[in-house]
Amino acid sequence: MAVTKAVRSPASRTRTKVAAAPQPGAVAAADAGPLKLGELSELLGYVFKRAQLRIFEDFIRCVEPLQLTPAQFSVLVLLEHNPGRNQTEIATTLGILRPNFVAMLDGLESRELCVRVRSTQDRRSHIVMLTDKGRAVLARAKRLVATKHEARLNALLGDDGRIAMMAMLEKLTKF
Amino acid sequence: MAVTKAVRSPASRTRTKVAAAPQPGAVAAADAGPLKLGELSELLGYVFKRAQLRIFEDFIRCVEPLQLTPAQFSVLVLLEHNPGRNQTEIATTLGILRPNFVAMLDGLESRELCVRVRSTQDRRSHIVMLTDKGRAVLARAKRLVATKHEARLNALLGDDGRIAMMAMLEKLTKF
DNA sequence: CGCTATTTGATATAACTCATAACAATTATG
DNA sequence: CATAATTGTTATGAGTTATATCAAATAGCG
Repeated sequence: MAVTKAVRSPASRTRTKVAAAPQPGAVAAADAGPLKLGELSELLGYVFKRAQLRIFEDFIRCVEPLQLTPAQFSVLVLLEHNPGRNQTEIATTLGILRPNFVAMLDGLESRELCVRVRSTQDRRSHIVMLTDKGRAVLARAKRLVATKHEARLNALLGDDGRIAMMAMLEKLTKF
Repeated sequence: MAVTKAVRSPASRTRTKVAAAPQPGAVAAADAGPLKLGELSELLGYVFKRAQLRIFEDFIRCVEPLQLTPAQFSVLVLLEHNPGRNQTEIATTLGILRPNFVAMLDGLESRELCVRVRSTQDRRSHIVMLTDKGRAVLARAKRLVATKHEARLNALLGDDGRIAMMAMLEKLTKF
């Protein structure tokens, strides 16, 4: 759907040299003004994607002092709630493929937010656990998310709106 | 937020060799069962992203006989509603950066769905126009989207649900 | 027990998306 | 006219997502 970040106004260059007696076979350019989205503006997926990018953008901005991406944040949250789990379990729960999770964990571990420890029960697995620093950063991140990011979304949608939204999102996720 | 495609159940390997007298400093692995999402399940952005991926997945499947990605579809729709516009205008309206739009147009043009024509008014610009084939493919795509993809979403959300959803998405997009 | 199959973390790699810099041709502007 | 800006393009880099493969370790079974 080609939905990326901003939709800055389309260059709208000032055109003066209009209508110079259109030659046969000439290709006339359209004049200024914003373009029409057509059926895109009613396509749920299109509008949905735009909104999603906007939400993540805001998340990143709100958590910016802690330098955590949404993905990294989700890993830390999962580690906090699931002590003693290994890489594969954490990764697949978040929909991350195991090979891709390696570099991601490397990043978090090099920042001392978590550690890998070989399991004594299954020496293949690495148990991933939060460090104290990781726990502290996560606590601060959660506060930022709650007071800045989620607060803004709540203000936009209203309490009942948010509830309705979450209910619909659940339906969309499980079909 | 680490939200990718599926969330296939996390490997849940059968563990038998449990509790072998936990040594001092031993690292015990947690037992089976699905992991807890913690505050992720209430994080709008997390649930939102999952739903978004699901929607695009369905879009691609519905339009699969025509081999059109959401991004390509959005370009064709825009071309239909905005004849005489150049590459930059089309691209930026969709939030696509001009350099990235080149390869994308190459793809569509090589499939003869659209053509670039030098503007007679500004010989720097390429006017992008749908071909007859492009118009035909787009028409078929729109029918598939309406009767399969959007129909399914409507059935899930209900007519009023869909309206409420679109209204909230608009709010989210413009803050 | 011993052999095979499976699992785990890891590496390499490919495709795709997203972003920036720079360039030639062309046009706008002072 | 000289300089600046715009257009399409190329090159390139970062980031994400996906697959195949590997060594180490474990499971399963005759």
